[in-house]
Amino acid sequence: MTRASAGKPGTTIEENGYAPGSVPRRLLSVATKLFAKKGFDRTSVQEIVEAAGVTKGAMYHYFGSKDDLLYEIYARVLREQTDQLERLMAGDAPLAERLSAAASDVVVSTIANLDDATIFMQSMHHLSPEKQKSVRAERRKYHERFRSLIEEGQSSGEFRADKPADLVLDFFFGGVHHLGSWYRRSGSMSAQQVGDHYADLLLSALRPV
Amino acid sequence: MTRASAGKPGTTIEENGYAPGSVPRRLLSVATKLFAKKGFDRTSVQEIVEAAGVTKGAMYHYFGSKDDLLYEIYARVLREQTDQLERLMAGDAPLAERLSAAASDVVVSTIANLDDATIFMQSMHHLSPEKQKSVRAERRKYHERFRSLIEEGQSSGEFRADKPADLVLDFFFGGVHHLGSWYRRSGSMSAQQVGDHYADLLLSALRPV
Amino acid sequence: MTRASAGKPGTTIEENGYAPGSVPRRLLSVATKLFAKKGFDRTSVQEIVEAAGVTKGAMYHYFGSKDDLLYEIYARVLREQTDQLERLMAGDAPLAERLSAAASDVVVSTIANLDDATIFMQSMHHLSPEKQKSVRAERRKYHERFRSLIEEGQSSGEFRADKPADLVLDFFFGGVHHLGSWYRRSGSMSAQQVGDHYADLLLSALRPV
Amino acid sequence: MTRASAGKPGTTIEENGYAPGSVPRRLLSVATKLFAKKGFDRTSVQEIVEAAGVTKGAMYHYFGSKDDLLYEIYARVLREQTDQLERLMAGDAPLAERLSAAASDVVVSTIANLDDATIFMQSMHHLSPEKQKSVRAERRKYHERFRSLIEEGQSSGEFRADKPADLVLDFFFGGVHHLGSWYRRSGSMSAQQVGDHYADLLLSALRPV
DNA sequence: AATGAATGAGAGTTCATTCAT
DNA sequence: AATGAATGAACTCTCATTCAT
Repeated sequence: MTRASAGKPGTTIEENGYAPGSVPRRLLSVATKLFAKKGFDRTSVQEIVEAAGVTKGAMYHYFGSKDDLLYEIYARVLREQTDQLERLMAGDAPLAERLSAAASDVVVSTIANLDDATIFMQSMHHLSPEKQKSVRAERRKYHERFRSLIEEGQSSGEFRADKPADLVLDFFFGGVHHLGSWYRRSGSMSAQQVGDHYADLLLSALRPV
Repeated sequence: MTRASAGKPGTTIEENGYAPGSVPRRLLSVATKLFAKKGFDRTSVQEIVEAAGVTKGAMYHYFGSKDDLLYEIYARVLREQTDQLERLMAGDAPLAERLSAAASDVVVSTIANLDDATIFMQSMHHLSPEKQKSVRAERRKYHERFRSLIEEGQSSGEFRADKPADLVLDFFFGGVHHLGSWYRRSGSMSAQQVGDHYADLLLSALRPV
Repeated sequence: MTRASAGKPGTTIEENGYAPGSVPRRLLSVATKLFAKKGFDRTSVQEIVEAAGVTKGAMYHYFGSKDDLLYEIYARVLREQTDQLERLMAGDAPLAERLSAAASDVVVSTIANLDDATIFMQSMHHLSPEKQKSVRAERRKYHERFRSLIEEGQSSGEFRADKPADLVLDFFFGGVHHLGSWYRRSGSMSAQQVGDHYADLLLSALRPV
Repeated sequence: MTRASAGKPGTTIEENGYAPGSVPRRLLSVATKLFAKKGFDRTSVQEIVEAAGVTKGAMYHYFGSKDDLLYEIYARVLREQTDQLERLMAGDAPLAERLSAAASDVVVSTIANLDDATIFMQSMHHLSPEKQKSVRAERRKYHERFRSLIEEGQSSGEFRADKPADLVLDFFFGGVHHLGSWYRRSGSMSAQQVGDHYADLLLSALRPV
């Protein structure tokens, strides 16, 4: 073994710092499902630990509080979204194509993690003020990266410039966050189809008149 | 009846059935504010009655439960939205104008009642299943009325028909529901300006290519 | 009824604000016994309410917290001690007699309320910082009133002046607070006998050499 | 043996059986501080081990339980006090001098170990009944040794005999135990000065009238 | 119409201790 | 000698609701 993991040999460490199938991972996973389904306040710690098959003590060994559990869910979502956007923006395809790909991708990944998206919108107030601040800051950075794409097109004349980029983006993200309210996996449209439609709607809105 | 009596002097009973300034009205009003600010579960009955300057007994005299209070808030919002849409659709202006007016209006009235909108999105869980069903049914009727406007234009060729009307509408309403997350009254845009932009975005999305 | 009680007629209000035999009085009474016997931390709210024959909810209806219950016990003790000292100091008997009476009295009343005395010494840290401050301030006033008697005698030459009055007093009060550790009602000495001995010990200590 | 080895170089095992600086010694030392400052119940095992820089497992390796830690603290105090009293009584100085030296010494050593004294008074409850019994028995032996000095003087007529020796002693020890409530190292009196005053107060109380 | 004392179930959290390693 | 994950019982406190008045 050269340098793989500093901890116990044989332990694979995932991105979020917890081994797959481990107790904290199971807790995060069931908590995500339950928070999305019933809301944070209506989900008791008792329910979470029962669903994860552990005891309360075990949960409090890994997470300082119920709020902490929620924060970890937020942290993972933010990390993944930011990484993905970074990746898509970096290409050298034409601007409209990069924006379209980013828009389509955010829809597809939102649908792939609808529980996370549901929690994201509904549970901000349950985080402590400091954590809210940190989440909002990360979120703003994401928004601004996206906006810079639009502004680039507005400057070059490729996109219409008579609408504030922020307003267009907030409109678009509203649509994305709303997906949880209507999209059903079992419905007639695939996530990719919805993504393509949404990306097209965003670009229509930016098409010069 | 030509016009809803908005503040007609001498009227003691308002649309929602409670005299203005009366105990139940005060309760509904403070409950709306508190639910929007702290969430339904985080707001205790004690806080509500204290803010309204009455006692618990008084509250339970008028409302069967805390959930009831929430339901009344939903009921009023739904009633008002439906009435307003009905009024706007009824005109004989050209289709695009009527749709644009409806779109713009829903934005303006959402901004005028941001607390209601916030509660609407976040608190469905807390209603009893039957009440949820009733709210959803009313909501669906609203959505369908709006959709019929779009489909009319798609049939006539005035709007592009290669995008499902439902998808376009859900996209649009996502934007509307998201207003509470970013719109600030103290910002640089008036509610009417935002409404006009949003209506324009909707119509851009429907413009034939 | 001319002016007796502003509340419900027929209700007798005691010094501490609660009717005798009422729920809050019963709670205070059993809490005093239990805190003295087992210590504050080792006494659970559950035990208190069971011993008082009420439910937890009832307790939290009257007292904001377990700490509050403790504070009320302190408040009563302080009030009674101060009142009693005031009464004894006011007389016009010779100084030594007044001091002796006060010393003897504090012993007798400490023995009469041994539980209160036990709690007093052991449970200060369980009060909130602000309440600790308030208790200490009241206590200091008591101490100072007592000290002024001694200093008066030291100035006049009636008592020896080569020992700090504070030190003598702290020594004496140490003995008083220690009563709970050894005095048994069933023993051979009455409270009055102990009080007389203690007063005599204090005066011996002050007798000029 | 002429004198206890206080810091004799080359000695690795101290009186209480643990090498200085060793893990168990560090644990006893921080536990003493914490118990005195916050009380036994308010101090968690977690805090103790963190302050000592070890883990829980290490603590449970050396001490059977949290209570054990407390008992060891008691045991050391008792051993030292008893040894010291034995030493002082053994001399051939006149009775009054020996009593005075013992009284003064107990004050000085109490002040030197105020944390121990604080714990001693407040934490008896927390020992198991058997350990309480053992502590009390040891304590009684100490008290009786002290009392024998007084009774010796009462028999010989050197001390007044009209006050029970027990009562005088309990009065005195009350003063000693109370030291923690008022004595401040930074104050104007040295420990030795307070010891001399207290010894004098005790002897004044025993002086024949 | 309105009070407020009382209920009872359940919430989140803490903690001393154990045990496989 | 030492680790740290896991337990399970107990803890304080909250709250929507009821009911006699």
